[in-house]
Amino acid sequence: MNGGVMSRYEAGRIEPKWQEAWAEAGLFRAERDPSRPKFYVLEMFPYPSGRIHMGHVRNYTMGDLFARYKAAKGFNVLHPMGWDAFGMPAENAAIEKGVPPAEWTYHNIDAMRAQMKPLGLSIDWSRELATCDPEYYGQQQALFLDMLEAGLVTRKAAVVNWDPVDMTVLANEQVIDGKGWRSGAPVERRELTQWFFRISDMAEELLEALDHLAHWPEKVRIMQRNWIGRSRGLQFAFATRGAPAGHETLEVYTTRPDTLWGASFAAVSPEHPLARALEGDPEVAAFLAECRRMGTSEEDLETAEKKGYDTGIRVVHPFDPAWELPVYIANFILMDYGTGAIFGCPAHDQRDLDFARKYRLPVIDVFAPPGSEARVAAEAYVPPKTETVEFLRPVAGERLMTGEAAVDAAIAFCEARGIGRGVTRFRLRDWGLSRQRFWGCPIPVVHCPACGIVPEKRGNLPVRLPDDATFDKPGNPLERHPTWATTTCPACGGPARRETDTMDTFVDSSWYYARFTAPRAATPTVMEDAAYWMNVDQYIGGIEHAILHLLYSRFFARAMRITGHLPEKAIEPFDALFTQGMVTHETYATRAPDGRPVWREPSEVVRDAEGARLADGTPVEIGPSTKMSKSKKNVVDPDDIIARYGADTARWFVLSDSPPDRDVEWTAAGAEAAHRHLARVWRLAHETSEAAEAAEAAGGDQTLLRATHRAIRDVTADIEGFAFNKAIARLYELTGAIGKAPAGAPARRTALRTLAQLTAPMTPHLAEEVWAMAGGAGLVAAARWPEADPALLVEASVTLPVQVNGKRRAEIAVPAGSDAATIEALVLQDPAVVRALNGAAPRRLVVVPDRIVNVVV
RNA sequence: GCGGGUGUGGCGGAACUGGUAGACGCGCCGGACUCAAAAUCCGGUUCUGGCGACAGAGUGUCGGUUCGAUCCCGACCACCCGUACCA
Repeated sequence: MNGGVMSRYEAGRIEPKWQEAWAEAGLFRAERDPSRPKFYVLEMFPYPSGRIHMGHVRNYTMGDLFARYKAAKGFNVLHPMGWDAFGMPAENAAIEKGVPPAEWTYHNIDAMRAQMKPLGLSIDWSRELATCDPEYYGQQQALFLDMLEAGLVTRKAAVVNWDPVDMTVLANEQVIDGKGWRSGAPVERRELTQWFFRISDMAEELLEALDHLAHWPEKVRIMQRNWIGRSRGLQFAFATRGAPAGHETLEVYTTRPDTLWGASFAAVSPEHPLARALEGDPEVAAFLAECRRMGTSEEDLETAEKKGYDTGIRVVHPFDPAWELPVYIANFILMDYGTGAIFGCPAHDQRDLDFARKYRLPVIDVFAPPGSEARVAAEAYVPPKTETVEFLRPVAGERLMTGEAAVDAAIAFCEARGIGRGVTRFRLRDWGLSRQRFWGCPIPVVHCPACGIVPEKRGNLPVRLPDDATFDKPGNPLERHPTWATTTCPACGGPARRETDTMDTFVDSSWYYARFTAPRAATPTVMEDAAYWMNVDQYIGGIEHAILHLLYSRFFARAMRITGHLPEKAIEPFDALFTQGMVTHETYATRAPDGRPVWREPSEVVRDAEGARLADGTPVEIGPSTKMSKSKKNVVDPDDIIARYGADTARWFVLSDSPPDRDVEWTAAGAEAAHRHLARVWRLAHETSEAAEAAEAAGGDQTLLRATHRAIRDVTADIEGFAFNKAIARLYELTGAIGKAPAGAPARRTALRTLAQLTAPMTPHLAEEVWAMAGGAGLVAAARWPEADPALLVEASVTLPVQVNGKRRAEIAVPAGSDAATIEALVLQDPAVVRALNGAAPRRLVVVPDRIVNVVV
């Protein structure tokens, strides 16, 4: 260094300096100010696993870009950060390493905050919260009690995975091939009484409101719509023959009553009361036991081999008293959907057909493609309900009908004859929130032998987790804690026991966005703050949360409106949603002597044109680029990247290489290139700041000015449209234009200041440096966003491609706005066109002014 | 299994949602500067054939609609996300 004056781009010096300047100016502190329009930017908060990864860098860089852009546009921006801090990994750490979950979690939070701060994010850290703070979960308990009082909570039975050796409930993730992940014992399905949020009562509203979420991705709305799954169908009772007392009828629900003539069997879920009533039979008991060994997930149920047990019971077909159908217990019938019992129509349902083939049941065609002689054989005929088909055995209506019309006709026909009634049902089930785990928000109720279930007194909140739980045995530490559950009944004062279940961690993340508007309040929210800051104007996170987290949040916002914690306008808490892609990396492996892959970290691998090797020359196999994960070691530590290149390079790279909603592959070459570009920008600003004032070139000045204003227009549009990769392409062009322009130093400095403004949301530290070198006043982070001058954007002439038979053969330059006749005349003189026509007249001439010409010969 | 998505040069991607396929970046090739190297700068780069003007092919596969299709329609293939106790 010569006398401390930098002569090259040194991110390590620049970045801390500007972060300090921003902090000193208090730029990111959000204060309620009704005189200014607000903008609330939120990224899905992280789970404090211990280290941030590139996926976090990408997520928070995108949010930061938007927050800084909106601030420059004059908005009062709220951009907070917190920690989704409850969950299983902390308990696993306690079991494996003996560290208390709270200690592990807060240590991780400290580490991740320390990694995040050097990124220079425009976050209001004064609002930071963690869901495991008693200050947070105590308010969550208050919300729960309000919801209980408002009738939004209920108790009922639910099926869980039970590990019979560890005597504990397992998450789906903890079940590997049907066995407990620690005990290795075959897992059983078991019913427990659990707490539920009554989200299914709101199914209709949650469905309808999706239509108004104009700034949500269509795919997310479709996924939610399908998940809620409204269906119109017929519910009716079969009369049974040979069933136990109390089961004289069997209630079924079907969305295809128009296929009733194709019925060949009835089936009930293994959890259905009728199945239970038969359990005295050893064969039934054995079959049910087999069913209980299946997983609880829908995927397990649907992909498992379809099996049934013929109960010997018969039901009478509702249209024909002489026609009896066998009743099976079948492993693929869900107790949670409909009535837990169905009738099977093999011809028009693939599952039913597989089942019918297996148990040699008849296959009766009800409809077929119009005019077709084809009948169902290997595959069921299941056309969309909107398609017209020919009914061979209609329940009611015409021969040619759509499925929809046939269903309506069949329902009307059945209702008129007293066979059941048309009902609307939803696939959406109530939200079971009970977890038999320690590291979660305690459910604030008490079980009293005299009074039953009693809500805890508000004054006793928060019901805190104990800090002396033990993790040496499997099961819920709260349940076996010597004193924690022992309490007195809030109603009668007698001895009682606390609820030892804690809440699903999805509860924690269903209202944190509201808490950020008043994170230290003694109530869950403060109405003035919520009214000002809500809704979240831009929410950003992964597509993996498209259904559960977002649906639960939509439910919670409604519940908080009902219980007086949010204003009416906040029932849809996220005005705009953006789902970003993952950060992936190639995987590297060497081979162990037994041939198994040994995963290698990117930092161990030397990459060249030939392939990849370890430092000692061992050849390395290059695998496909996948989501960065610890198990495959294909992770790049943000700390290393920041230490080597600086935060701006990391930010620039994760924004530049792929569209934000797609996966981006991290490559060392890409990071290198990003850094080279930033160094070039710095150099350009440095050289220009030292250039002589006298250098003038009037024509070059104007060209550069026009290029600058095109960049303002394009970058602004690209940011608004979440096309950050395109915005960056335009910024590369502007940088190139400044570098090459035969323009004077003042004009170049003007262009550089605009470049600084346009890059400030992406590379905020470098932007400050460039801004300062180019003579900008104050901080660029506090400067207003530039506006493009329309007069500098108009183009005098356009180049029209000329196609012959749809293939480009020539181009002509014409004044912008030329009419079709003018263009036509020019085109017919073009040598390429003359050659193609070969003296003949064109068969057709398509002229789209300012766009294209197509000559058809 | 079911629901949703993605697929374009050697690579990441762009194309105003029917109008010049390949912007911008990486990589590669050539050149300048240098004793040399690094850094930097300039030029080229979809593939095939041709010295060349040019011709042909080309957006996962197969088929269709259109003056014109990466874009619309039908059938399929591969991969990714979710599937209610991973977060």
